[in-house]
Amino acid sequence: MGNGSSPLLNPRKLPRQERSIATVDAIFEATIQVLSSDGLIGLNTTRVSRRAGVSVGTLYQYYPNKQALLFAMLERHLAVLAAAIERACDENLNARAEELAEAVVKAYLQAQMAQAEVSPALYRISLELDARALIDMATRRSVKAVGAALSSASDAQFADPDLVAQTLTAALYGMVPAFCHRVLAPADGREAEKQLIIEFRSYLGAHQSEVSGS
Amino acid sequence: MGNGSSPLLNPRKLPRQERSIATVDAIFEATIQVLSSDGLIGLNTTRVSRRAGVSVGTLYQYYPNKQALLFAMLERHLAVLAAAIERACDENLNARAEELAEAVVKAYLQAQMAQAEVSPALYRISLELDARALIDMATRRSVKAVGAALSSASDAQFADPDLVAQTLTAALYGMVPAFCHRVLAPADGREAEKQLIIEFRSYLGAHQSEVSGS
Amino acid sequence: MGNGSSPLLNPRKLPRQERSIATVDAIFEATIQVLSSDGLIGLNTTRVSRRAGVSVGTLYQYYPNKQALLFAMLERHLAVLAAAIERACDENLNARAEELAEAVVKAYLQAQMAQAEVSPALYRISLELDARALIDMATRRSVKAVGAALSSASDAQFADPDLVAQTLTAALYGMVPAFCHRVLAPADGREAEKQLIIEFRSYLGAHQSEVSGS
Amino acid sequence: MGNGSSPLLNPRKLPRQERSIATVDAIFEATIQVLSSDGLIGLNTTRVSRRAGVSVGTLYQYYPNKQALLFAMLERHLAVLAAAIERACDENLNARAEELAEAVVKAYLQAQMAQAEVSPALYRISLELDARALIDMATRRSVKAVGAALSSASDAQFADPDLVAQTLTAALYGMVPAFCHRVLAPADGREAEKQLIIEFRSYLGAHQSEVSGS
DNA sequence: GATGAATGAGTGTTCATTCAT
DNA sequence: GATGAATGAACACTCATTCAT
Repeated sequence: MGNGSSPLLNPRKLPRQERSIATVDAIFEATIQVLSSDGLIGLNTTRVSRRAGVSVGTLYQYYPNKQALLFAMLERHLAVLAAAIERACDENLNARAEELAEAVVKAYLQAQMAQAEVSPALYRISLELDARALIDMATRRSVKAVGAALSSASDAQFADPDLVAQTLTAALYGMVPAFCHRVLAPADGREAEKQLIIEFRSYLGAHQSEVSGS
Repeated sequence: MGNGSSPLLNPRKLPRQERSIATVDAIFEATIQVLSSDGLIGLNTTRVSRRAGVSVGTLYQYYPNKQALLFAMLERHLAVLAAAIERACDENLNARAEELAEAVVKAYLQAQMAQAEVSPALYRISLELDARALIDMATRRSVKAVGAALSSASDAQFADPDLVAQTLTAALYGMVPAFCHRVLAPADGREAEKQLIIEFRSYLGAHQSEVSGS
Repeated sequence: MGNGSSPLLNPRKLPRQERSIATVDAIFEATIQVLSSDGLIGLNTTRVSRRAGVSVGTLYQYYPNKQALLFAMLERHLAVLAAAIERACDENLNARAEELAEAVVKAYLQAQMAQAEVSPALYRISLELDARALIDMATRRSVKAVGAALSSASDAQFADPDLVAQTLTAALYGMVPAFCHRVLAPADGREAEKQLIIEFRSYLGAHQSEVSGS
Repeated sequence: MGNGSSPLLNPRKLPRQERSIATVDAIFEATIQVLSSDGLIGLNTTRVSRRAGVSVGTLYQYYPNKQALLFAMLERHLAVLAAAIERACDENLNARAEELAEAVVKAYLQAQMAQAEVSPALYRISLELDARALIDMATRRSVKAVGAALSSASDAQFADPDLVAQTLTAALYGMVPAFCHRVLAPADGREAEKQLIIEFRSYLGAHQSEVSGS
């Protein structure tokens, strides 16, 4: 639990040939490149396959259609985000609520920034496609991890840790679009992190009741 | 003849103008309908014009191209949101910070819910098109209004009201996509509002310094 | 004969109202302007009527369709050219063949240059539409005039003046396209005229047999 | 493997290449057919592709747009004309000026007649599109060849062979439109050739100064 | 398995023409 | 007569997907 056993990251069907692996990787990488250089609108199967150095036919051998290709991108992106949050939570079990808040925010923003080139495009995909199932899975993982960490907090107790975890997760995931929409300029990244941490800490403060013997 | 007759009041032109207005309205309404029933991908000029009960050519007489049509949608949506926030701020000048937080959150969510059908699609538009200018305008309006209201708060003083206003606005505008992503199920609307208000209040609390003579 | 009684220049059906005349003129002028500023491809009835300051409907009251409008343009252009040649011939009845050649070439090129802005576009029209009848009429007028002048030449006699006239006319009318195609650069205009005169003179020389008692 | 295998000789690719070549040829041929049966106005990509027995998409795989397709037609046409003139000049180096005139006229008219079906349409293209570069290239080739041949003429010397070559080329290329305009009826073809030769010969005669030792 | 030529339904957009006012 | 809103057929062009080689 919480160790990232999503089917997405768990390669159940390992491509048997090395060539296959190389091909899939090339396509994957090419998709990201095309996505960040041409955007979602400029992405088409021909362009991706050309950039990957394979033929369209080959692309279709690994992904049944364009949608599947995009789903795979989103899937991996969400898995990375969820894993980052989970790791932050795991490392802060039994820590103080304030520390947890900070760690989670930092982990999330860092993961997001690492994929800054593509995340707007991926966000677009998630609106375009019916990606509810994918997102549900990722957020459920995050909510669960955050909830568990909150429950274990050394200095506080929460009446409804899951509700709090859900709100925090929503606020967190909501920040990406804020960046995409440029409500927050990318230059403000540092400041945004600080403010987001304050937001989380004070929100947690409003919910927690001190642990007596602390 | 003989009267000043601004072209707008010229009685001979009225029937045509009325027709034009009716047509524009029909197209506008049709676009919203198509947007919420078929999504952004399923929206095409043929479909919109058919739903509006006019010919494609007519659509193009009022909107030079598809993009302009979508821009107009987004523009109106953002204007409604910004206006709602401004009104809430105006009505809470000199109020207590907590009341302001609550009023702004409620106003925003209410405006958003009123257009719930289309707003996901509109957010997609804002990513697809280069709508930065439009969004900048709307958020600047909101940030300004919130900043002014914070500065006038009867019970508190903020070191940097604009920074706080910016963060709150970002968090607010960011919530919509969170809803779109269904991180928060729509059924949780009531609860989401409550939590968001708590978040805002406590965040403001973390930033304010008591007004001495309070 | 030879005095320009083509139906084109002869206004058999005079518009009765002054307003009508003004409107027709405005449309005509607007068409020329649009033709030279936007080219034949950029010409459409809306643009012409707007430039003429009337509505499309009005345009269609005077010209049953776009083709008719363009025909009218070509018609007038050809009539002007034919008239210029006819005048040159009339003024050189009984002159020497060399003088005639020079006068005709100069008259033609001058008329052409005066309408240089539109003539490429008009030339295009003549290729686009089935303008054979129009062109036949204009060239027949020219051939006739040139033939008559040649027959009256004071210093020479031609075995087949009509054949010579026809060849010269063809060469003359053929020069326009040469200009349009930029086989001859417009800067060479002066030189082109000189060479064309030489061509005509020597061609006439090759055909004529000296009049004995001259 | 193991062999140098330029991609052009790769036997596995040959069938595909043959298919491509056949397709391009079919499109080319279809374009000419449509051009001569429906004219430039009646030519559209659907019609061409249907006549070629391929889909529109295929057409666009070989020509990026309609304009490129038409350019290709014009290019080939002009290349054929220029080549015909060059050959005539090459074969008449050191010949007498009169013979050269005759050979060039005959070569040009023959090449033109061979493509009589399309040449009017192609001339339209050259006016519609900005084909100056294409035409410049073709005429420069012709002017150069004619100029060289004139300079080598066994019986005459020209003060400015290039100017003469340019004028002749312009007159030559200008004749086609004259045919298009039907100033010269096609039935007169034979007679036109005769007259044109006379024209050229006498024009050359007017420019040449006898070679002393002739 | 790999290739890439071929497909064709679908989309945005234009514009000559009509006709109710 | 004048107006200009409305029409809709027509066109250029795209791209996900297939399949013969």
